Amino acid sequence: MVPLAAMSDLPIPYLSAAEIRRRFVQFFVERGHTHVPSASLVPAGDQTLLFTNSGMVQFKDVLTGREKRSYVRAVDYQRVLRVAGKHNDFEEVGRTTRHNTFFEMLGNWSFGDYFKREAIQLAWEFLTKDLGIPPERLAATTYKDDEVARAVWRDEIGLPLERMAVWGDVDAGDDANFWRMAETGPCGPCSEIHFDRGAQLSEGPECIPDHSEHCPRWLEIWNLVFMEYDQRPNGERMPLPFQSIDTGMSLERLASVLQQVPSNFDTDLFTPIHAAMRELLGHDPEAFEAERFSYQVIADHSRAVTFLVADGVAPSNEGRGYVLRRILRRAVRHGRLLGRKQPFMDVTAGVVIDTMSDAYPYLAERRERILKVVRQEETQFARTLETGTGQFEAALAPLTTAERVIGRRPESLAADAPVLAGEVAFRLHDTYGFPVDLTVDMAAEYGVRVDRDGFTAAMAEQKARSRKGTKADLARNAELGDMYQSIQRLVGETKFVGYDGIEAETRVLAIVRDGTEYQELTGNGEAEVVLDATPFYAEGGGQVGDRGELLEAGGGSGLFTVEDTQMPIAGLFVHRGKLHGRLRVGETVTARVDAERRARTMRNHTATHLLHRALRNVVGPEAHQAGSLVAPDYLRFDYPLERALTVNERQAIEDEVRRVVRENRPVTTKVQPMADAIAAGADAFFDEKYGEKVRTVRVEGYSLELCGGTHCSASGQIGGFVITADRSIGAGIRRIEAVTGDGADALVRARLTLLERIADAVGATSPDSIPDRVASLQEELREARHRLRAGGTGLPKAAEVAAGAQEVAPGIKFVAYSDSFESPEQWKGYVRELRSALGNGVIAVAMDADVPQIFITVSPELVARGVSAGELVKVAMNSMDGRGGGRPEMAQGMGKRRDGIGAAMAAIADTLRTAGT
RNA sequence: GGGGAUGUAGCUCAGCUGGAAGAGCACCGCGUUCGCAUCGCGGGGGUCAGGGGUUCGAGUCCCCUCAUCUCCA
Repeated sequence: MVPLAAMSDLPIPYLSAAEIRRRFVQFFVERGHTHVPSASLVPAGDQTLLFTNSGMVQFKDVLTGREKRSYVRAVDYQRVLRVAGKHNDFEEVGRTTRHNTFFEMLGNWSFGDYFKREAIQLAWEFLTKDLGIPPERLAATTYKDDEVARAVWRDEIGLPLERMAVWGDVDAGDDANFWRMAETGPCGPCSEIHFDRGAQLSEGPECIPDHSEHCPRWLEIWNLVFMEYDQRPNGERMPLPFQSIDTGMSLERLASVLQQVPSNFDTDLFTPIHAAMRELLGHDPEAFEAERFSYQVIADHSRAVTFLVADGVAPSNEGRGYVLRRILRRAVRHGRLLGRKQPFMDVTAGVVIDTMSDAYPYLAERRERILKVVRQEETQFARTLETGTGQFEAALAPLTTAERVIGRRPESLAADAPVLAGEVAFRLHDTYGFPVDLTVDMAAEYGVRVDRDGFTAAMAEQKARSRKGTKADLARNAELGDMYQSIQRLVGETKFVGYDGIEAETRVLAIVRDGTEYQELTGNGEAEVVLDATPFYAEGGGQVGDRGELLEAGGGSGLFTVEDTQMPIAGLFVHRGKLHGRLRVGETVTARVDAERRARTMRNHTATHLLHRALRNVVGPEAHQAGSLVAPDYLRFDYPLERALTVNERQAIEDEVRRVVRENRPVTTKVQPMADAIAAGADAFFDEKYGEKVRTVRVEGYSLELCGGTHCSASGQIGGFVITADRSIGAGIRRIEAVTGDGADALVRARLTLLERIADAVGATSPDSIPDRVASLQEELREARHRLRAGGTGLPKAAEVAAGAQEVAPGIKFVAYSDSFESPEQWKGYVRELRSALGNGVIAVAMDADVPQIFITVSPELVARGVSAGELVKVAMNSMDGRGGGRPEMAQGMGKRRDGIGAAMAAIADTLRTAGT
């Protein structure tokens, strides 16, 4: 080893992060690599992955050989997000200095081109020559038996043995230095390059790169993966048909080395964010150091939030949106710890946009939207905290009456302080989203301790409950995934022949039922079928999967009803549905798509493209596609917009689409290189894979989009187009729904019929006169209600009726009254009037209608003497053949015999008479 | 995917153990005032999220659906 004194004499030239990024790309481009743009944090076409968490995500299919690109060498800086995983518990971010949720991965790639030797040499050259890092401060690791890589380091680079380490033994369960994409598939050993930050930082006598990643002396900066094996399901590792290089180097770490600062958080990628925050808080550098943890959390999370929103993720309570929400809220929480109660995330997000826009121009383009979403979510969280505070205070009330002492810390509480139950703290967190640490802090200010253990226990219970609900599903999905993988390995890609026709003679390649493959299957029931070639479109690009039939070869009798077509893994079409008959692997069948359904779907798909174009023409280019559904009966189109469409805009969009339909423009498709498609002006909104061939759909002279779906051959086939809804589906995202063709016709007809029925019902002579007619009816109704309320209903004065009460027993006055009241309201209202007019006594009022009812009240004095309205109703119901009940003061009953009212009243009087004596 | 909470007037919310739907703000009218603010009086506005059920009777109890909030996966 070079002695420490000598080491600090070896200068490292300072480079800004932007410069490092630029030099990295340039270095590899000069050496024959194609610069590939950073892919979205939301992986395209991969449901198994929440976020792009490594550089290889966008090259997955290239590495397995499924996808071919025009280049065999690539270089990129890939934005990645890691919110979970072995090194990165989200809650720990900011506490340690080497990990971030969001970071940039510098990578160079070889797909079947150069391998270990060149990869190592290129890396070494870049680090030592181009960046000027002294070779004496670098060390390398290799996999246990990778003698090839070890020899390159030792003999060609000339690395001294004491700065080489050998780790990993995948078969013994130690997968260090061995990289796998998944349980099966491409894999291989790696070689890591570590930077020596100085012997004075060493935690032990061992001066080798630290496997555990804890020793502050060694910092892993670059991982070179040599992909050379194919891991088979049976445990065998076979050589791959071609070998690849996949390297990853954290820009943040490299910057910390070149800027000679103690951690990622001290590089120029973070310091501007710290500075902005310090300014908001009025902190000097000392205060910053004291609060470093919170500052780091805020800076890290501001970056993650900014990029996530820029990539189209919206805060929500599930999936990706939920992760975004948690990240943002954790940052806000740390802002409050620093004493910042007002919103601040839009400021820090603004700084991120400013500092990163050179490398990621789309950040600047989406600036307004990013800041708006951040602001909105921050105020939403403020609301959550507010309702949570109310709940918190209610929970605290029974525990203490102590005055609040602002700033009292949980540590300084007396041993006998009252304790808030863990379940209560959990309920605040679970139901009202009130963070526990906030509960703990606030409780401390009131002199109350929180039972943290109880909280943790309740949380564990909730986790167990959740897992139980999903475990089976997840396990099943994983199993199915493996099964489809192995089927595909055997049968290869399904040939899709559905663009040109809807029927094909083809061969059955696999049959699956309940996750098991069969050579032959007989009888009725659910099953899945894989074909050699298929005219069935598999769900994708928003378009639903085709339905149809599999028939005996030559179009004979039906064997299998296809209810849905899916592509569970890229390139494998799976026909799901019901078997009726016998199906054998190897057998030839006729596959016939439901033509009518396909035609409807095609109309909706082409219409979706027209809608997209028209929407952007009318509203502006920012209203681009953010998701869509193309089904046979309707289409759905999501787009970002902060407001509802005006009536005029909506009509203008409809008009434009209908005009293009009438113009009957030809619709053509073309498979061409991505670059050509972009050059031709194709709208590419998703992070499409920058692969060689893409399919474009052109509506002549109107729109051009990347799309794999099935389309009409001319816009006129769409027939009709009606927008049925434009509504909000979340913060800043709206959804248009529309129908086309016969669906539009049916809608128009249904609406017209409805209008006629309404006209009929309200007595209007034509649909045109409905508004006038309804207005006059409402006026009549208003007047009628008025009259009703004003009285004048022909009922005798309550006081007079009350005056005629008979004293059926000593001290028991009884009023019986029967009438055909206009409404239940009038009936009950009259009872109320009688009650106040009579005072002490019993009142029975009958509603003399087809369904007769009786209402009885007994004054409290008589209730005390044992008279019960409930009992009286039961007596009355005997005469009316009905049922009833209630409380002693008040009861009602409903009968069947209208003519029994008189007898019922008499029976009540009798009962009172006997009761009173 | 699994829990918890909420859904009552345009807005913010009351509505106890089932017994004729309320308040404040906002809105309209009249009055007070030189005018404004204020205040007083009057008025309009509710499928009590939707659908089933229990009950003589449901905003209130039970079940289902939907939406929003929230936690977990």
